[in-house]
Amino acid sequence: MSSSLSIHLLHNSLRLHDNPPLYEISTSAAAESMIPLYIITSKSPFSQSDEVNKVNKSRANFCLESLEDFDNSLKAISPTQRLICLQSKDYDTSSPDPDVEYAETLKSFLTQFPDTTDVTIYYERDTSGPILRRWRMVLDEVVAPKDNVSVKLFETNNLHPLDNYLAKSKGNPPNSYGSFCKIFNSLSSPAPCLPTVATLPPPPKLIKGSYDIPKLDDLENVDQTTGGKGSFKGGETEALKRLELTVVKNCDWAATFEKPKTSPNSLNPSTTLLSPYVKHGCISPRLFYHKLSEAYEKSTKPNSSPPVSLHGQLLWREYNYLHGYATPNFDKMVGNPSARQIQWDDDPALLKAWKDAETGFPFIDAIMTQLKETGWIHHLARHMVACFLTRGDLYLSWEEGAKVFEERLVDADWSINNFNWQWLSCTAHFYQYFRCYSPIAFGKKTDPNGDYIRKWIPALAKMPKKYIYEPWEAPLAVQQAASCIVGKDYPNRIVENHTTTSKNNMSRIAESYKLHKEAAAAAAAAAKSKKRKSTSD
DNA sequence: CCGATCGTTGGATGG
DNA sequence: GCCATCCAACGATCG
Repeated sequence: MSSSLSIHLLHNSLRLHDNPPLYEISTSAAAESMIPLYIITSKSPFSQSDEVNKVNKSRANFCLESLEDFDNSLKAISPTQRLICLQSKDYDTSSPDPDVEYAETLKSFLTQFPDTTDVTIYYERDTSGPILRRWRMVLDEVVAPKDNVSVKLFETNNLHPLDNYLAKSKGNPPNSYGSFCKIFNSLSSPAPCLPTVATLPPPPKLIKGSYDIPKLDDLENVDQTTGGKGSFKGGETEALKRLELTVVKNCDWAATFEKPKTSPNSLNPSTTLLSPYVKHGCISPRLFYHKLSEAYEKSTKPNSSPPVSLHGQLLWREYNYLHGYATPNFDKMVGNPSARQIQWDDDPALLKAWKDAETGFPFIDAIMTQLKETGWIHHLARHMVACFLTRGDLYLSWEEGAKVFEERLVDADWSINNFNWQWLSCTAHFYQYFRCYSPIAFGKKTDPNGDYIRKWIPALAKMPKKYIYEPWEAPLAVQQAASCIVGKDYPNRIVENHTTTSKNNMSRIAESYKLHKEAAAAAAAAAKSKKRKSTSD
């Protein structure tokens, strides 16, 4: 008996709203001979949270924790068992090359269906470096060698296919956000969202539970705070709740949102907190975009605009993805044509102090503590600690900082993370290195009392307002009264003097820029002479 | 070629 | 508290 096989290869959470591959596969699954298989791969603690696992497992007849399990269970698969949920760990260090292993596993999986005449892989493309690499491995190792395997690719992880932007800019991504916005505005509105996938194949008998498809009108208020560990619930249901709360029900707030007016150190985050859900595919960026448009329409207040508006935030995402897609070695300095080559210091002890929230600068340490404990910090807080690690104070490589964020941020997104580290370190896109964040002054603007510091660093809770950002300035008697002796209850500064250090670092950046300019000029001259030579030949 | 201008979100100071 | 102004070690773009 011959049949066709459809595979939904998914690297994120399985969402039901605006999910083109799932929509297409589920609407075409009527064909008797078709065996739809949903294969989920996901590395993040966030999307492997209990919530997501629960939802995904309820839709699967197999939920495998590793590629080894997957392999071992192949023999158990039969055409009547229709849904498969595979959760693999992208950063499984025990495998020499998880991407090769992944492709090999998929290939051997297909051999279990020798009678299939056609295999179609449905895939929502993600251009993030590591995910793109894995996908290319699948194309090379699984799709290309087989005549009966084809691909249905959906470019819906972004508002438009990234190549559509590039086509408008002669193949090179625009190097300012403003130029990118012009390109975006010259395109038609992002494609409308697809209907919710409400009819999945029936659950196999061996699985308990039912398909819990979230409905917008079921929603209740959700806690917006990130008060502690585990306060992010994974999954699409939670994402839709947050969208409903922050955008649909609160359209005036959404329509007048201005990012710079939000605070890096308010105790209750002043942004939507939807980034983890966008990143993990729990919510479609197109759904987010169009819901925002509706909120703008509905609100009677004057709407804010890019770059500061909420639409503007989604456009920043597009812009960052575009650079991540078009730039070789985007996550590195060496071999990255848009990155200034800077001789960063290498000091593991300083890096560790930054990572472990032991720099002796309360604002830095509070931010790094919030990151460690909740997985989320405000965008401007990211600026603050990124500047401090790189050009501002420690003069360590932005690549090291990016790795820590990648590991710890619940919304860590390869394109956005690397773009921002390059920006903050004055490596690319932003070059005004004389604009430097002060670990003492910056936080005071929005939190003069230091409540944010008191919350995340209990040792400093009783430090008087006057010294909360620079406790080393407090006289010993004051430190004693606050039960916080600097050097004993709270670390000494790892940078003696921010002002002189940052000034010195500026001259180091200037030196690197000078070398860059000379190298660029030499390269241009060489290219010119080569061209002259070739035309004269 | 030059100068003006602008670039998501700096700091210090003074009104 | 809010705003304007200056500071000033930048670079891409545009007229």
